[in-house]
Amino acid sequence: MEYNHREIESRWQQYWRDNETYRTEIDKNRPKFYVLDMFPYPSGAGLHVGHPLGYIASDIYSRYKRLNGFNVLHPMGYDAYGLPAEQYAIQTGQHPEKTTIENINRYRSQLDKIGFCYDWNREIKTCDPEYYKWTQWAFIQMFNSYYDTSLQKACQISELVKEFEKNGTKGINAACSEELEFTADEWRSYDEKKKSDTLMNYRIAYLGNTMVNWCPKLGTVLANDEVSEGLSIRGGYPVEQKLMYQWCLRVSAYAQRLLDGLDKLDWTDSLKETQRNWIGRSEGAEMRFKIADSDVELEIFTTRADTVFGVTFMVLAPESVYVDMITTPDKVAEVKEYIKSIKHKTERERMIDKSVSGVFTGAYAVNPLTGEKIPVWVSDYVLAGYGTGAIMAVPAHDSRDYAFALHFDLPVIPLIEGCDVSEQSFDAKSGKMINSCGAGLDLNGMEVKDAIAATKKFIEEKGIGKVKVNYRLRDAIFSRQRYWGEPFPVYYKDGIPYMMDESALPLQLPEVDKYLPTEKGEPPLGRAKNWKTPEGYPIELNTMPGFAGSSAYYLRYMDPRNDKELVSKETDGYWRNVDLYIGGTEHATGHLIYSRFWNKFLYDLGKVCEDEPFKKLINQGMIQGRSNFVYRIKDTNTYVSAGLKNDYDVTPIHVDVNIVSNDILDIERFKQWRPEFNNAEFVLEEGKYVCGYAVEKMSKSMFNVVNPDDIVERYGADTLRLYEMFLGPLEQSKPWDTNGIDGVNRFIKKLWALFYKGDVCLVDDAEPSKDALKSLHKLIKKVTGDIETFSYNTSIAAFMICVNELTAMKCHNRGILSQLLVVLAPFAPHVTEELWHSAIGNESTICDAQWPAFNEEYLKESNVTYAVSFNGKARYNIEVPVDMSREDVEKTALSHESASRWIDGKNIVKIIVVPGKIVNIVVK
RNA sequence: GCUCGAAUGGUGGAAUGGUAGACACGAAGGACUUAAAAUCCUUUGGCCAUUGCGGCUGUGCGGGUUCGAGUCCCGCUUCGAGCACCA
Repeated sequence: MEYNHREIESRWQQYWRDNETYRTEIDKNRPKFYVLDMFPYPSGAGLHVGHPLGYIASDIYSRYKRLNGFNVLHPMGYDAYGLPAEQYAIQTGQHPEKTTIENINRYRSQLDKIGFCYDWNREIKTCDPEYYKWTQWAFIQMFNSYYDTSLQKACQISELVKEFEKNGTKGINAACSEELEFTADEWRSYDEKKKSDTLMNYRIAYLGNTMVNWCPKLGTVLANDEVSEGLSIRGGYPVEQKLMYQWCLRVSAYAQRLLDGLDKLDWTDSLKETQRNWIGRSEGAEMRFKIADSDVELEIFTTRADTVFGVTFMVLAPESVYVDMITTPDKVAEVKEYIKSIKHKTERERMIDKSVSGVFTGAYAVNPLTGEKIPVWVSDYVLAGYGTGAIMAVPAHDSRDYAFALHFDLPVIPLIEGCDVSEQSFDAKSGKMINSCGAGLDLNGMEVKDAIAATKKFIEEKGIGKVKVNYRLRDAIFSRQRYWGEPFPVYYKDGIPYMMDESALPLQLPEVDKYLPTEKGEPPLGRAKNWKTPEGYPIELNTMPGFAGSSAYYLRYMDPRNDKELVSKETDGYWRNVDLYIGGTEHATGHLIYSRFWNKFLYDLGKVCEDEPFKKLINQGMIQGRSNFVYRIKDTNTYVSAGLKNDYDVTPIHVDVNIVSNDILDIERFKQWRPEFNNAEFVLEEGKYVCGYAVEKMSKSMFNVVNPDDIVERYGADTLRLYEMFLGPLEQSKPWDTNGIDGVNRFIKKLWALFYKGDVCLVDDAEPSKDALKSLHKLIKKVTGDIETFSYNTSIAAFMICVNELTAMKCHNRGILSQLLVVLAPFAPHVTEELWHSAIGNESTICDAQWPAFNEEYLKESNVTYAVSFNGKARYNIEVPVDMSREDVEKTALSHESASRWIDGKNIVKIIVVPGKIVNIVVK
């Protein structure tokens, strides 16, 4: 029998399917282990060779855990809603569902060829009504909840209503959009609309007027993580700020818990750091500044309460509500003009333009400590969305305030001893305070840190302000003016939103004639016929964003066909949460925040038993493309080999990597590749055309896309799997280079040759040699250790060594070879399964085998090699029996002929004998 | 600007503070073959010696700790990632 990957792989894949080998059920007699991949968005381009990297890694781990007696949940599905399918629908008029399903089928067939051990009975698609029923259900729960800050958890909004009826807002400590105050009597006097509006201030899913990222080109709003540097991530279109009435999720209420939860997670430090940055906790104080000759009080947030004696002006964000309240009549026109000039700028323009601008409101605030009157300005360097949208400016110790003061010639008061503020501000939080005394507070001589604390204490006592923690994390905007997403289970009666009854779920996405906004500018759902409740009330026209469907999918895998609950208590209690999650780092501030928020919310409701969804998380690196180039001599159809290109004036041209092998161009295929190359001529090096190369993103336009199907067809899935893992550390980004794949392919052939020579099976039952046992157990030990740390590349090196050693020893022992197969099975499931049955003679599948334990006895060395060093410099090796005493080792080392030569030399102080631990031999 | 991570042969990459470069690719030479493919063997960081044994040097740069540093500490350089007018 020759190794025939095509025949073996298709036969075993069929066998696993027919026998449902990887079907998973709850089994309380075995410990559970949940291994999850970030499910893919099925794009039209299909999988390239980079996509399966993480899937292969998780598959290896799943199979390893299974062999170790764990009941492993390892599911797969599709994140099926998304903008590309909709953009394609707009262009072609095809229903996005159609293209999405086609893409899913393509993905599935590609995935199947790689031999994954997914339990496909649990497959989910986010666009499936049976799935999104639970996305809608969760939204209703969020609408019906508020966040109690004292209890630090979500509670029923009905409880809050009861409290309002009894005591009004007195004693309420709830996360809200703005602080409200009303009595029970006032509450009772509110009409339905006013009550609804008031509750929106508290609901976890709420309708709010918020500044949103509006992308005119995409015709929709976007969440913060969908925007980067003022451009949409999808498409790269400009994004502007716009005040819109939108559904939002009160993620900010969970900021502290999202931050604290990170400490318990086994994630990489860099990813945790990214989330910490995104949450952006900063401790400071809120202080109130009275406006002179007015009842208005400005509330500001600062982390430098200690600098209050250096405040020389105040600044409001252009969008701040204070602006209209305090601008003096003579300044109104000027202020309006300024705000207009800011508003017409896009977010991106505002970011790029770092020049200082602003306008004086005419109003003065009173410094609560000095009683001094200070001017209030408006400038776009203050952001409306952070803190209170107003600041106290301390030009001496804040570079932005300094630039503003310089531009408008405002005074600068230094507050730290010895600092020089003639050229720039002194931003460091260290040094001794000066010029800081008044109203009973004396900070002079204190260290900055102590001064901050003292000021905070003082303002709280005097009622001027309070200690406050601010977060950068904003609420998630949850409406999209799009067709291809989950419809909201919301209808409107007299302009008031109501949730549909849970029994009416799922609310199915309606058909529309076109996937564009209506003429009135409504979202595409405005085109749906009869988009009304049975009672005739209009239904919400927005749809949910992409992250809605991916925020709780890991829970649904546990119980995917349950039509009563998202996940049953019993099932959730068994599978609990994801033990190992593998995916890309691009979801660090999106999906991985939203999922944690969503899970914590469900946890508060008692629907799930774990507070965090993903215990351990590994970010696989990106696989980049490796492009090849040919060099055309200018104005000719002649191509010059890479080594000679400097002798000519050349233009590099991307060439399809599939007609290049080891950077040598297949000239015939190149000529056929495109008509314009038919008559190409070449300047060769030693008879070959050598291409240049570069590492770039893998994309069609670079002609560097490698399709896993082609690799599987040519080398087999086992080779693909091994090679992807052999490429380098899992978490590192690296370019795909098909050149090295022959190495692992050779390894599989060598493995095969241990079992078969032609049609003769070589496996025997002769007594295994000590060396063979040692080789095997060395391997088991290495691989067992490596799998836990995902060092798969070094494991594969160990397999190669072991197979080479066994080949050299001519070891064909059944016991040794069968254990070798079990250890290799997670990496190369097909070939090991085949040999397990045909050559070893097992009836059951290798998936049910037991992971072998290594035996230290076999690993013991009879001799040990020591490196002997003089003055720390290794000079030679000696080999001595493993149990030789230290004295004898020293004696042997010193009696070595080159040792005596060196000792007879000069300046020898010490000899160090190194078997891995340190032994010093001091020569007197 | 702040935070985190990285830098080792022609290439991908190995090295609990202990003989740097495992394993693989590529390259060179050889065996088998009419030939090619496949397979196998040898060499392969650099420099010097190669009729010796071998010697010197070497992990981005500069210091330090240590008997001993790719690894630990301090200071840089370059590259990558995240955050960024967040008060």
